[in-house]
Amino acid sequence: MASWSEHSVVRLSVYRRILSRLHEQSIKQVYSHDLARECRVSAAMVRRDLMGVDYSGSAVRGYDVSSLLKTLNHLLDGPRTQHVALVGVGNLGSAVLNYFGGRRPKLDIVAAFDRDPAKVGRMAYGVMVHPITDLKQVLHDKQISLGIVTVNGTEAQGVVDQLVASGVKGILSFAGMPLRVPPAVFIEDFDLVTALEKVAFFARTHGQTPGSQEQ
Amino acid sequence: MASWSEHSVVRLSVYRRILSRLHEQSIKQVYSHDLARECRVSAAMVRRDLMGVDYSGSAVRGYDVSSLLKTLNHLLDGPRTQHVALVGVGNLGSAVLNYFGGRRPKLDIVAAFDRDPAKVGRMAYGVMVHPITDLKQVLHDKQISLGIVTVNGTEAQGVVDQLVASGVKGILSFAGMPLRVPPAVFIEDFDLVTALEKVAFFARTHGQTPGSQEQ
DNA sequence: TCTTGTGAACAAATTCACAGCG
DNA sequence: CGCTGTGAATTTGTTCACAAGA
Repeated sequence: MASWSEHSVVRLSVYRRILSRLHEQSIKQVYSHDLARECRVSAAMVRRDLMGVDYSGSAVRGYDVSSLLKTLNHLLDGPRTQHVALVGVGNLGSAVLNYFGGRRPKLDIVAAFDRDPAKVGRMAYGVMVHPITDLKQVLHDKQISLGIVTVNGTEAQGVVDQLVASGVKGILSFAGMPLRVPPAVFIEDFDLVTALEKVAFFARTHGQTPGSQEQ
Repeated sequence: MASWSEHSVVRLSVYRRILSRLHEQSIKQVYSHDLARECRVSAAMVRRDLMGVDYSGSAVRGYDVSSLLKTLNHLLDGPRTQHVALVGVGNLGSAVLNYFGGRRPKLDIVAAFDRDPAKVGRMAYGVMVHPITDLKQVLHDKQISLGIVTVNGTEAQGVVDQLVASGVKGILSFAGMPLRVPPAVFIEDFDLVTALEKVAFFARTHGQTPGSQEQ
């Protein structure tokens, strides 16, 4: 119930991954502090996150792995598979296609795009590469609602504009710069350079993170 | 002064990138709301972030691009180049090497590691690939203080343990799971699957982010 | 009339601490 | 006991709103 914060959704995704592993190991139940230990958050945080989910643990046995997993699957996956397009089949784009393939059944990368004629018309890691000029058509045909942008800087804004114009509702961008989208579209930026700069900064100045110690 | 939050350091890194671009375009000064517009943050946030930096703008001309840039460079880069090792020269590792090369002069990826004998002994995007058994030696010889982990799940914890044992102070991890490090080591996790799940979730449930509208 | 810089207000995220329960 | 669930307190992060300057 209520409304989810970005942070809590990310953590729920992490809990789910851990629960999957426990499930594979035939572990039947888990305490909040077990989950906490696995993912560098506090036990209270875990319980708080799970509060909002339509699920209750037992004070004596903790949380039941398989039913909690089912609840999180329901929440995070939503009712039906969401189709994803990836734009920019360069080095990074290929890595994403390869890495992602089949990892989440309800998130399916169903088309890739590139402007390099040498790349279009082939399959890349199981996904057809289309010319970027077909973007709108293919997105419509395949009912794609999410985009991954792995083109560089200057081209990225144009790509995002096209994605938005084609009805995409969420974008994961690896362009090294913030991109402009209308407020109804969710965008998440990840930039390698910024991420490494952050690590470098805190490695240098602390050796003790602002927020990195738990138990 | 004071102590920096992770969020503010990330934003400062973004400001720096924007300032670099402005500098290249020979734009001499910039107002807080200009920076804000470029990166989906409020103008007050920009001013607040810059408050803590040893720099003052002018109420009439705003911020001087080149001197602010210099200040941010000083803060974010630190006194000397930090050396980085990358572990896992697979698809994603290669993409990182290729993408990163030379982008930040003060952050230098000086060695790569892989356990596949077919990969070691070659250069990958300008970086020598060493056998993972040489990790400790090479890290010591090259005075490496940062690590990027691009190996998968199960191997990742072992790699991180070795990095930590070899004196690394900061890690950027792409392993799909949280990893255990001592509190003196800063670790940043990025997981593609979680990132896309987050985008998918908010694309589905809102169309309006919890915290995505500014001006 | 524009800014910047900033105290004060506010909001969000996290932890504390404990009731309640088997 | 040791656990969950949760109000209350706290800490962290962001915006408001305005004084002061040119």
